[in-house]
Order: sequence, then structure tokens, then C-alpha cells
Amino acid sequence: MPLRLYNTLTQTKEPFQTVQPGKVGMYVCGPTVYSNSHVGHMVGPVIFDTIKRYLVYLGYDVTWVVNITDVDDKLIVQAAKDGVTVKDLADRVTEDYLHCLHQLGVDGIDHMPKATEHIAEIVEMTQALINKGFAYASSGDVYFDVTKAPEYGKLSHRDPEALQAGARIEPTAIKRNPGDFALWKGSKPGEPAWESPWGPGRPGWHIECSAMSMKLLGEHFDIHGGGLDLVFPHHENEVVQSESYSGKTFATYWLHNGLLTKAGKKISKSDPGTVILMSDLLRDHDPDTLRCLFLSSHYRRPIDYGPGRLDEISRGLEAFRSLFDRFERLTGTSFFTLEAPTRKSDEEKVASSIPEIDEHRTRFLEAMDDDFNTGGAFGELYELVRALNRFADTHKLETAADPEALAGYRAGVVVLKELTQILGLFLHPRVQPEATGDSLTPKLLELLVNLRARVRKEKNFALADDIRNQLAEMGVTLEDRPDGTGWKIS
RNA sequence: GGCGCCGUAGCCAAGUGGUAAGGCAGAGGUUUGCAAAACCUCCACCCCCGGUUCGAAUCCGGGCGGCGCCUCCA
Repeated sequence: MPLRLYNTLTQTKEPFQTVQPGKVGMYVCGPTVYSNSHVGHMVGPVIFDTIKRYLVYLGYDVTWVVNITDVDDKLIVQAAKDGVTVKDLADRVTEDYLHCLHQLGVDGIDHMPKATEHIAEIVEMTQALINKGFAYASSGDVYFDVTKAPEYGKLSHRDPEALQAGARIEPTAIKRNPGDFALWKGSKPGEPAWESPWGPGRPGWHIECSAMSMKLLGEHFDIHGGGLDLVFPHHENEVVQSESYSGKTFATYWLHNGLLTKAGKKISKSDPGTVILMSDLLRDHDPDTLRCLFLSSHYRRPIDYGPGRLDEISRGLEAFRSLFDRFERLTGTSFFTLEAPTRKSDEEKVASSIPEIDEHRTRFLEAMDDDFNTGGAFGELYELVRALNRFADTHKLETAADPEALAGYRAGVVVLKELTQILGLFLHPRVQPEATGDSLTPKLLELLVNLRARVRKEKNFALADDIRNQLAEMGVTLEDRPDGTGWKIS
């Protein structure tokens, strides 16, 4: 089944067809860098990272652009409050953003253009829009005249008339129509400013995305994404100015991710009570757990962030972690260094000896083809884990020397790896004490485990259990398996 | 008020015409010295009321409830 995706523009699921054969241009609106990232800011990047991974898996050559808006009214206000320059503030917040992306395994972004580095393109575009009669200069500002574009409202499915009549839009003396939006804003003294034909000023909010996306991806590209809250006015304005400028379709598909809520209310920078800083979460939670929070349901649906939610997900992920440990014990190979196909075209090579594995793999891919149904895909992953464990149990892989069965098991795990890679999950092992430079803890635990093994051999189970219980209180779990005792720190 | 989304088990969640994936929690079992892990089994009349249909969670109409956007927001 071919890939189909839901397009906000047409409000239907459409078959995926690229502008250029084999190539995909994808633009996702990034942050305005005036305050550190909260959880909500990571939803989009993780989802579109997964979308890119899947498109690459399908064989597309994907170019993904995420912008950084580093000049804007909010930045000016915040920088003044902090007593720093707009640039310093922007740099600091951008660094935090990049750090969060990196932690979450969002590594597929090809370009991260900054608004301040594209002033020339923005000015050029603004001028062209004036020349074409779509925009006008007024008191040092430049506005887009929404009455000049009959299609205005097509993305957010709003009636332009109704928008014009909107009582909440303040009409001003310098705007022709209440719905007109700024392409260029004249600056007041002391504000960041660039020279322009209309005097010193800075870009309006929407124009930088048009200018940078078209520069890097061409005037007509494939996918434009962002949070659902950006549909209007941001994306609506982007389409109208871009298409008025180029005379071409701007983006073919508009994808919008659902917003993260806390206790049912949207998490928003302008509602401080809801903000959960990403950097805080990353301190206490595994990146895979956070990725799963975003991927466990369909991307267009809202996700509610509750206190126990992440722990619940993490407990579920234990099944995978146990399997990775078991796999390493059985094969001596780490799941994390295992090589698995990164392209779907390689599928013949991985046809495994366990029939259900292939079945779940097929269903996983069908779910992804259906508008990136990561929630459905996820269910198949759990089924895969169970099938793998069942296989290992049935063939008594721990105790019986059965090279053929072991090879089959290994091939099945390769399939698991192939699929988890698509979701960007389990790319790296969890941080264990060895990795943090504490080499003593593992050695001490080995010592305890060995001593306890002797005690158990002597059938002194009271002492053995006492050791296990006390370790459990410290957060160390012991597992006595047929082939030895393992430990893990929870 | 306008536009849009959503309402599936205690919780999270997939499924968009043929009698309900998966995860967490819970119950029972296999295994184990006992546990843990793993495996097996059990746990839903799909918000309500009409309608279409041989047949609806799934389509249509009407309610009720929740959310988003209409203003800066991922």
C-alpha cells in the first residue's frame, strides 16, 4: 500500500506524490528563541524526525529544514528584561533548543536557517510583493493586503469576509484592512534594525519562513509542517504571501501535529502555569521514554502530559530493554551496534525464519503508510517482542546449543532493529554507571552477585534473599536466570 | 458566535462497514529454592438517541461532553 498523508489544506488523506521524483523537501516551523524549550516544542521535531526517517526508509532523498526565528517583538521585550542583547538571548535559547533536539535523537535536520541571516531575501520578497500590488508600505511598515488574494483563508478554511469582520482584530490607521499583516516592521530607536527601502526595520513574523523555505527548498516543495496552533494566522499568511510572490503552489502537503496539554490545557509559553521545561524532563527521563510519549498516539491528536504518564511508558519499555539484554547474552552482540536495513528495498534480505515476525513487520509498515500511524505501529513492536521471546523460550536458547534457532532469533531481532530505527527509538543504550565514569559500582555488584551465588549453592536462601531485598531497596534488581545472575539499576 | 478536532476497558491507545491491536494497572497459571524476567490465559455490548444497511465503534442526522484556532504560541 502506498504512503498516504492527511493534508490540512484539503482536509483529506492523499497519496504521496513528490514534486521531483525521489526527492522530498520538508519545512517545519521552529521556535522563536526568546525562552527555553518546553515539552510542547519537542513534539513537532520528534514527529517530523520520525517522518523523515520513514521517508528515507522508503527511499526518498529528504531535505529537512527547521527555521530559527531570532528577531521578533518577544525577543526584544525579553532581552530588555534580562538586560542582554537580542543576539545573546537568541544564541542562548537556540543552544538549549539544539541540546534538547540532540538528546531526543532528532538528528535529521539538514538546515537551520536564522531569520537574521536572511534579511536580504526578505527585503527582496517584500519589495516584489509591493511591485506586484499585493503589499503596500505605510509609515515605515509594509503590509500584505489580504483583499488582493481571493484565496486567502484556504488553508485554515476560514471565510475572508468573516476574518475581516472579526471584532478581535483591531483596525488601525496605518492598515488598509484589519486582517492585513506586516511583512516588514519599522523599528523604534534602540531596537534591532536593518536598512530597507522603507527605512530601518525588521521582518514581520511570517515572512522569514516564506523566504527561507523557498531559498532552501525551492518555490514549490513537498511538506510543510508545524503545530496545529500555527495554521492560522502563521501558515495561512505564509501560503498567501509565498504564492502571491511566486505564482506557484507553495507546499503540496500541510501537516500539523496536535498540541501537548497538561491536565487538559494547552502547554503554552504565554500560560506559565503549564510550562514544563524540556531540559528538566531530560534530567529525569530516558529520551526513548519521551519520544514514546510523542509517538504512542497519532501525531494529529493532542497528547495529555500527566505526572504518571512517563513512568507508565517507561515501564512498558522495559520489555524492550529486557529483550536487548537477553539478545546480548545469547549472541554476544549489542542490540545497539546491530546492523539492520535502513531502506525498505532491502526487505528480501531480512525475510526471517519466524513467520509472525514478517507479519508484524508488514503491519507496522502499513500503519506507517497510513498517515504515519505511529500508535498502531507501536503495537506491532510489542507483538514483535513477544514473538521473539516466545521463540527464544520455545527453543530454550539459553540452555540448548541450537545454532540454527539462534540464527533465526538473531534475524528476528534484526527486524526489530530495522523498525525501531524508523521511530528513532533505542538508538543508544541507556546511561548506566559504567558510562558515567563510575567503574566501582559494577565491580562491587559483581562481587556481591558472586558471593551470593556461593551462598545460594550452599542453600542458604535466607541470606541470598536478604541480599537481593536490600539491593532492591537501593534500586538494584537481581535476576537469577538459568545461565547466571544479572543485575540492573532502575 | 464562526471554523476545525475529539469522545473505544480503571488509565493511555490502534482500529473508519463484517461482530474490538497494543501498553500500564489487575486476576489466574507455567517457570523459579523463592523472586525477577519471560511465556500462556482472563478482563470492553466502542458518550447518548434516532436513521441507512443483511450487518456500524466505523456512514448520516440530532443531542451531550471535552479541546484547539479565530490574539503571541510547537
